[in-house]
Amino acid sequence: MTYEEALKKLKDTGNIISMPRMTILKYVLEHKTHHTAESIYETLKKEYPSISIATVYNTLKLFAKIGIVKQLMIDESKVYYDSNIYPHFHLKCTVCGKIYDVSPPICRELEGLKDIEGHIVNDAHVYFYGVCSDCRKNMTTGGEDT
Amino acid sequence: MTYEEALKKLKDTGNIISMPRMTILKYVLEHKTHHTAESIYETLKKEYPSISIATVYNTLKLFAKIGIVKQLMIDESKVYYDSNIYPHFHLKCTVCGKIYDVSPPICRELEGLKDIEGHIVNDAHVYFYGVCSDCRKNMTTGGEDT
DNA sequence: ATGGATGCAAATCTTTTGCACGGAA
DNA sequence: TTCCGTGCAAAAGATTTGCATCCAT
Repeated sequence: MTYEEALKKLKDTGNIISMPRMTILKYVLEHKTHHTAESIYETLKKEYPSISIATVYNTLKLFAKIGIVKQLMIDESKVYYDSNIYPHFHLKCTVCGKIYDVSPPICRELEGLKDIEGHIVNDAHVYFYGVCSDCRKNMTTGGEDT
Repeated sequence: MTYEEALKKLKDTGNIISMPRMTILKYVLEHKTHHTAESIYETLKKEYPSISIATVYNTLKLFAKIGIVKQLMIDESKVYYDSNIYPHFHLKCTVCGKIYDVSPPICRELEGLKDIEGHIVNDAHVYFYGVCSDCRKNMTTGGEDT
């Protein structure tokens, strides 16, 4: 989604275009990784010292509600936000903690599921847990010299 | 998993078999739905007034670590625990909030995924969000009489 | 006997909310 | 002008932790 499309969506859903909203929107669209409200707050504070953590939380929640970003519940203790709304899934490395975008072929099948056992499906969240290619490499290297 | 198998797993992983652990284990194995630490605590307190909420949290976390139960991060604010470790997924109704077990055919394919784009996959969590068959029915009924 | 587990309370962490003020439509 | 949004601080909720005591091995 582009900045302009997102602004339009904000307007169309009856929301005001404010300075914090523009700033947060611009930031997440230009940094398509996985952010927490806290990390966004810490980054933006440098150029926008008056911004409030509460506004960041509320804004991200609003963005999620109107479909500008997606919430990731991949971590048991905090919510991550992803501005990449193109269908893809996530893998969290249980060694280093990094979150990766992944798009296995099965992705498309899941996206197509609209009904399961009589329930309407509107959204599917898929989270993989394992060992990322980097950590995998290090494990191998570590085991060699004994 | 049976009670006996779970006890064996506790022993094999070097953990003590204590009263709270036996009580919580028995409870979750006999009630294969989706519990929070809080809900288990509230229930068990009646027959076991001295049990502590901290113990419930710690015990469930231990059970999850050794594979006796699975953590569900289907809700953005709290963790649910599931003692049904047989491969299946979950659907949360965004109308009534209920969590359902579902087993679409795609389930098996996902369980078989061991490698994605070079990353090792050890576990896959799939959460569906939508409208359950009950709420779906009520919506239809509600719309008819106008 | 002895080290890990429990129970309590306090602490921590994430997220939300109340309220007076300020800014967008 | 008129709400809605913001910023601050305080509150709320979930989960963890410190510590003295207790209990399983």
